Amino acid sequence: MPAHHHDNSDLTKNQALVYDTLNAADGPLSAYTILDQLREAGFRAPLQVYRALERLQALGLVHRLESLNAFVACSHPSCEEDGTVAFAICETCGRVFEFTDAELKSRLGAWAKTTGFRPQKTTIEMRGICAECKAA
Amino acid sequence: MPAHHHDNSDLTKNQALVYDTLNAADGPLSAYTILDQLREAGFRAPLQVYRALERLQALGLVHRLESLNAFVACSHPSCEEDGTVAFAICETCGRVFEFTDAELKSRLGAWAKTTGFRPQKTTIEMRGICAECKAA
DNA sequence: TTACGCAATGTAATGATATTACATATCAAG
DNA sequence: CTTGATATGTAATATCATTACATTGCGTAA
Ligand SMILES: [Zn+2]
Ligand SMILES: [Zn+2]
Ligand SMILES: [Zn+2]
Ligand SMILES: [Zn+2]
Repeated sequence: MPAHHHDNSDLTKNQALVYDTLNAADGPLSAYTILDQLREAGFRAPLQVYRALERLQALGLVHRLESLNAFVACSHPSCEEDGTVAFAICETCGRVFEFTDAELKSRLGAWAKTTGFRPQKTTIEMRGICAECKAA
Repeated sequence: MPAHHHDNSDLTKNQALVYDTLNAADGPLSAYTILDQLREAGFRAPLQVYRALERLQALGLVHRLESLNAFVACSHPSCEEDGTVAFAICETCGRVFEFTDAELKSRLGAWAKTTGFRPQKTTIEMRGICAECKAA
């Protein structure tokens, strides 16, 4: 198995709890929502959540949605560390669609190259209405 | 002059004060930083800033940087309402580079079309190191 | 002119998100 | 066992944003 793949066995107790919570959810969760869902499991403070999220993001298992201040489990087994990934977020049902596009990544890379900018983390988020909600 | 162009004369007193503050800054400002800079001008509460920012964003004169929870004046005379604009944000000097790319916009539009997603607002933000800071 | 309607503004309180600081626990290497 | 690195616990605080309600300013219809 490639080194960038991880399962729950790599995670500490708190990290696994947070990861499982995000995986069980049908949409993004705020840190405080995660905290509330894990109170019975012994969580008491925001920092426990934020620390776990930090590690999970570094592993590519979880993404932060900047426009929502919320977190979502990666749709793939795990995103590459530098992977430029994009999200479509439905304002109506709250679902998140994660996708990648080589051309998208390449265009941003091209702009960076011509300007000398060295990108470290890229955020691409589309807010709108998903097909299902549009039909309804 | 096209209807989507605006100058200070279209703005109320508070809106103009906030807009001038952002234009005078050399980087993005948080709402509370703007508030502090406008206390002498009579500002007392965050809501005064947020209300002005809301209007300025609607006019395309100001952009919100989601990954910073901060605001910056548009680099152009004014961005189109639906314009898909991208930002490169230097982690070192804090400067923000605003740009557009038709192909970028087109790729996102293509994904939306094939999936039936109707985008309403798109965020593209690259965090990294600008050419000048890289050299230094 | 006066009365009304509407947009903008003022003010206080509260809610939501995130970090700092410091103490304690766990565990593997030496 | 001692040490160092990583993870965790807890409290306090910092930062960002909204809700609720009162007031003001101004154009317009009666
Ligand atoms: Zn992913
Ligand atoms: Zn939907
Ligand atoms: Zn712009
Ligand atoms: Zn720089």
